[in-house]
Amino acid sequence: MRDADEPSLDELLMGAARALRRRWAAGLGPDLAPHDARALRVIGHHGPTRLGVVADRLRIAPRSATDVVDRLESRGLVSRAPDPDDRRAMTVTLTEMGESVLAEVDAARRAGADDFFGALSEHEGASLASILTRLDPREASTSGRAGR
Amino acid sequence: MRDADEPSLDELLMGAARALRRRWAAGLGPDLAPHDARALRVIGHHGPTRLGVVADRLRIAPRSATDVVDRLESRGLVSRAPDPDDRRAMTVTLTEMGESVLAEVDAARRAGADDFFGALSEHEGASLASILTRLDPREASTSGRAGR
DNA sequence: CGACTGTGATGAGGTTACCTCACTATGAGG
DNA sequence: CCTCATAGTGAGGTAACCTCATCACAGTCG
Repeated sequence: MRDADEPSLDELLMGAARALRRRWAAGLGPDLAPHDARALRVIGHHGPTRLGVVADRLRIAPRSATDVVDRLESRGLVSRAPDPDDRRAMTVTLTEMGESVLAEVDAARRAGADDFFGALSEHEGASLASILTRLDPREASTSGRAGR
Repeated sequence: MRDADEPSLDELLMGAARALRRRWAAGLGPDLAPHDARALRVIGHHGPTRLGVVADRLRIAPRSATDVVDRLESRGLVSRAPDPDDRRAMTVTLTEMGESVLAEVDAARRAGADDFFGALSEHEGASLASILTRLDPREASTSGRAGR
């Protein structure tokens, strides 16, 4: 009985994540794919970013990061520059337009999140944060065992 | 760098969902794409399912559902049958092999979820469930308002 | 009862976001 | 200087989507 009314935790978690993701996608506008927005976020948050780092953060092959950055660059959102520390490497930085777009995206994201989490009391929000923090070990982020 | 900065709720939620998704993908085996597993779940839990319903549940165009079912059928996991109620419609049903694969997938999924949520106390689990339930409006469940 | 409009599935063809492999240029060590 | 590892990219391939057109059937109306 409880199954119908009370799905399991995993379904709840995925459902909530999906709803949130959809909200963001709706707020992105038609010109920016979700993945591009993510790349923009990575770059903007990280400062001058190497292509390889972009690939790593986006969980895609290094070669694919080139394409993503190409697209962003052709739209004037980012620009490439040689890495001063390593002449083979390229760094990517947000242009002014890129910064403004990122600000927009972040604002929409935050607004969506506020709306989404708005139903919760402050106490519930804190609870949720602490529980989720425990769930996601942050797994040394970049390089946990790359199984696959 | 531990949890130096405190990520926002939305990042925590997405991070947890991503970690869980990755865990499932790892448990799926090499022969079954995550999306195929989802389709299998939809069909298995719904009984004889129309192609259009599959498309709707998978959030893809009706035409694409045909391809997904084609692939599943060619692997012997599902079979098509005419819908008795409507002669233009086809229903999809799991074969025995499909059922067994689904059982495997579900078991792995459950095991992964248990492992994932295992860090939580019973109280925390209940808290999380109640909070997430409040977050996900369930959006008229199966069909209602086609957001988008 | 026969034409008209809507719906379910599919054939054909196109797009996109990935991938692997090969190659060049640079860094690091002997 | 020579060798090997590493950062990015060109070339080419694949898989999962999509839209448009087509066919069979359902439901409705004159």
